[in-house]
Amino acid sequence: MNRTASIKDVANQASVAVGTVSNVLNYPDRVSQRTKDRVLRAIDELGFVRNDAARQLRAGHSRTIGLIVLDVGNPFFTSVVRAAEDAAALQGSAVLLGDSGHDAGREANYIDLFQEQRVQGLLISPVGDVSERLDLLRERGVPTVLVDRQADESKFSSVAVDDDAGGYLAARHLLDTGRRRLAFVGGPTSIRQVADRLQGARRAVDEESGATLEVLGSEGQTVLAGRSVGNMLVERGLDGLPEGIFCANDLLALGVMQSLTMTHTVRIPEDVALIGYDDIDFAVSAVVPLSSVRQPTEALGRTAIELLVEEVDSQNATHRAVVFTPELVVRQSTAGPA
Amino acid sequence: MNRTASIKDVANQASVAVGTVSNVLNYPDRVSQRTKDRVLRAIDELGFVRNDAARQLRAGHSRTIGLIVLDVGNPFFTSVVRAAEDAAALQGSAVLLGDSGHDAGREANYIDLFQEQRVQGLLISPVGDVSERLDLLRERGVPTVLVDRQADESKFSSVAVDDDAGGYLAARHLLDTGRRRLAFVGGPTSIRQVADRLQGARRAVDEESGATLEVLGSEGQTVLAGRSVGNMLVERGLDGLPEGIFCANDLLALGVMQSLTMTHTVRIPEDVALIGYDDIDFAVSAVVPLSSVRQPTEALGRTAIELLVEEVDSQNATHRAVVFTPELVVRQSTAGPA
DNA sequence: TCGTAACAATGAAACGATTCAAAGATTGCG
DNA sequence: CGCAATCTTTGAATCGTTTCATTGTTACGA
Repeated sequence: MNRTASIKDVANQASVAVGTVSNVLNYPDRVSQRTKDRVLRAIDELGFVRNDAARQLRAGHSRTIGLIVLDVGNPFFTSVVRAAEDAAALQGSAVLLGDSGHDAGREANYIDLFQEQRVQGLLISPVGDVSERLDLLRERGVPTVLVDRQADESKFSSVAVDDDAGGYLAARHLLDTGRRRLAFVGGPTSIRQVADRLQGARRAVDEESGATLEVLGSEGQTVLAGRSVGNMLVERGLDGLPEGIFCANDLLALGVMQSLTMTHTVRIPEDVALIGYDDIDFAVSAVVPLSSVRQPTEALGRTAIELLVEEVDSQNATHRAVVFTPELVVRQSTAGPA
Repeated sequence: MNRTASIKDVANQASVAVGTVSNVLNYPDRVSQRTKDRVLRAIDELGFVRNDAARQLRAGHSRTIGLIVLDVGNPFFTSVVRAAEDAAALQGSAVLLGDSGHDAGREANYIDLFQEQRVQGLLISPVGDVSERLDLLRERGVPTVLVDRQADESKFSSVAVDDDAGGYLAARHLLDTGRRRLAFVGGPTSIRQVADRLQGARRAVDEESGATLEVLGSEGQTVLAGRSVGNMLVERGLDGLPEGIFCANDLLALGVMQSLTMTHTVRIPEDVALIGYDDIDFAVSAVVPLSSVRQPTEALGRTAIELLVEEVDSQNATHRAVVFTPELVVRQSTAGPA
């Protein structure tokens, strides 16, 4: 088992200096065609592959950006990740992905790991409050951008989506299509996104005289949680139902939809209008195509990278907080009453 | 902006030799308590973080394993990835993830990238045929394990699931519950998994006198593709329907289910039994809980890592091909006829 | 033919951690 | 007190690349 060839082996094989091989690799224009050919042939013969560790060591930093998300299973984050990867690739960096799973310990592990890797910077969707862990990063001078979380601009740059506005959009749409008695499904409200979306919805309802908003707590934002809320609603009978239901995310909405349609007594949207949040792929292909609120995930991921690059390039410590506005996607589940 | 502290800075601060600092980090027992305290304090004061690039350079290899999958969006792979990460973590390695998206070019990029990173080995679910790209890896001596693909044991180790057996299981179950006229939904058959599952199903049908198998091609394995197949079936009317439908994956099955149930004329499982493949999370929470064939994804991921570690440790070139058997998961969608 | 500019190639130094032979300190025992 | 055995600490060498000041070559106009 012969160890992998180094740049020195290539230099020997091609009878040139190591610096020349390096130039062939990094500044081909500086090298004459003749030598270049010889070197390239040697590289081929020896199956030489650059050692990235040595490059990094010399360069003092990697060509890597760390990204820590709360849950890779969540389509919202999957989409942000994809966009960030593409944006990073465009400017020659790769993304290292970490999944904290809402766990502060795992988050801390990834922060340490990424620091050892000397990432150029960090994108992070932090667990809980923006804490001392992050302040430490600031002190260390690790450029950091918060994702899906607004931050004090004096401390960090951030990209986020206005969940209050999203909640308002959803409720406003239900009101605009003539529904008055509304319900919000989601919980626990200790999750910021849930709280903000509810707050926005409440704002819209308060604007409209005669409109009411009932809050139906759920245990998490899953299809099953939605189903149990839906079953509870079915038991009320047709008269007890709200006219419009806004769910804190699409999974909940799909669950509610299943419960309601399974009985074949409640019709969507004729009896009840239903709207979700996130516009996941399954929303289009639900039994009744689901209206939703789309978050500009691609823009989020791309902008996060851009802000990070800004921080890396300019040393001055001015940060920017970018807030995106979500977008209403109307489908059959909230079509006007027949 | 003061650059990050190195082990030398720590040594100065603590008035010891660099070797001592290294020992504190790697062999704490070799160092006296007094010095250890001093060094640790210095590390803390300077905010020292190990430079992984330098470690790797010295060590000659990383503590990283490369994993290239065909599609991270696919729950099957997500699950394999998770299991592999856990197994790798247990023995002190991290997993670098690459998504080829069924594209040979991207696959090649990741292979190169991972070689530059000097990964300990590679787990790969290869695009198309096991090709010269992989032979090159063998020549270079990069330990490699194929995932979800059986391979010539003289060349590679591999872990796979027996898709033929899975197809057999599904069809056998439909037959066992009294269905005779069966249909297979999936395509194109150029995808090995699809072809194997179909072949297994055919085998079961051939065993049973009087049973028939109709093949309904689909364009891909998505919910929408399933919906269009479903719509086509609905148009045939109740009498024209098969008694049991086996879909090449759960997404297809969910699409078919939606088309059939939307009309409220076809009942599942009374009129038609429906079974999918993969047992994704959505299968449980479908309108009618979906029977499926579960693949032992955790075992796949874990075993892949184990085989890789075997290859890394023992230099001898004996490979192993492990094939797992899938498992039937019966739910309401194939309950016995009323 | 000479001088000089432009171009090519050279190779030692540096990056930061780990290793290991060797030196130094400490302990216990006769 | 002297010696050996054990425990600590030292620091130079090493990994593979990139950088850059320096040297060597070539080409061209005067």
